[in-house]
Amino acid sequence: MKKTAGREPAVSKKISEKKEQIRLHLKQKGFKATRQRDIIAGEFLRSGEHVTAEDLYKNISRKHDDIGFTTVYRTLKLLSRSGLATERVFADQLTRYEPISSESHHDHLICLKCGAITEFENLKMERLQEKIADEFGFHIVTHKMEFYGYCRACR
Amino acid sequence: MKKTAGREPAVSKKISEKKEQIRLHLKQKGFKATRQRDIIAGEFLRSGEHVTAEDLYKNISRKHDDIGFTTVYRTLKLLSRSGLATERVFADQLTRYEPISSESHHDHLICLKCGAITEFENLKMERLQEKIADEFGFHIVTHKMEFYGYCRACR
DNA sequence: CATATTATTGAAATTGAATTTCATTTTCTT
DNA sequence: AAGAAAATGAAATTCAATTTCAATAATATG
Repeated sequence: MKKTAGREPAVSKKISEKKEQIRLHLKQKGFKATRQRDIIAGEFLRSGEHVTAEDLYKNISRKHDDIGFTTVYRTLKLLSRSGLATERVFADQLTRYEPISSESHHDHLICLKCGAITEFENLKMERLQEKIADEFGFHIVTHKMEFYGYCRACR
Repeated sequence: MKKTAGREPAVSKKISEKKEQIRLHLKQKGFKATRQRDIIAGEFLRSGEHVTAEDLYKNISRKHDDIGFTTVYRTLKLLSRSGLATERVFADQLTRYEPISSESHHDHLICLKCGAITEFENLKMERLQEKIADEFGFHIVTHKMEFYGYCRACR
């Protein structure tokens, strides 16, 4: 699952850039820059997407046993409230977090066997959604669309 | 919100029919027919859709203070497991139940202001979903689609 | 640069919905 | 009507999410 431990300049650069971005964003909003938030933000960006607070806490506490669950949890909440992360809840009822990217809203394919979460976006779908909502005089603010089933590997 | 208290022969008939249907279904599956299950099933069918176990319990306990929350909860679970009801979880994280109708799967429009839940189904949407899933080699078992926003009355 | 102010931290406590336990009661079978 | 099996309901438990609070750390200010 994990890549080899060699250098990954492009990826690392991206992460440190994003990390800096987060730091600035938070600063700007009047929050304090702390060692913990730095580590948590970094690890969050590095982690696969769709991590739970618990997941992230476990990852982090391996290297940093002085960072508590509460702080990880609160930092994820903080990032979410600040518009830098998104909370999502799938069928297992756990709250998962995902860094906000510049990309537009996306939806999810969730494998019932291996649990893999694949993202997709589809313009036609967006248009159709708007059209349907219009028919009901409904103004969509956000939506949730998830497909549960079996991925290519598992079916 | 509530209709006048007059006779509603058509609706009542439907409910007692469905109630009988449920009773038979359960019987057939080897469950026992009890006074409580009768009352709960009847009230469940009568209740607006998308009730929580708590909602239903409150309704029922007004008239039947000997029926406990646990039994309401277990009956809803039982109906769900038996394919006579569906569980759904929306953004508020509460589990809601809905009687199964013969109609096909439907999706939901949820008003962020008044909380109204409107159902819809759309064939084009279903087809598009299949098409998208196919592109990923994904086999859809079930899906979830919810629009959050403002209904005609609230916007 | 010392210190006051204010936010953050982390352990532990709390919450609240969901679920389970268990002694008692009810239903169904024979 | 008696026994076996299932259902009931109050209370207990679970578990993720959230809050509390005393201690600590970061920033602002003199």
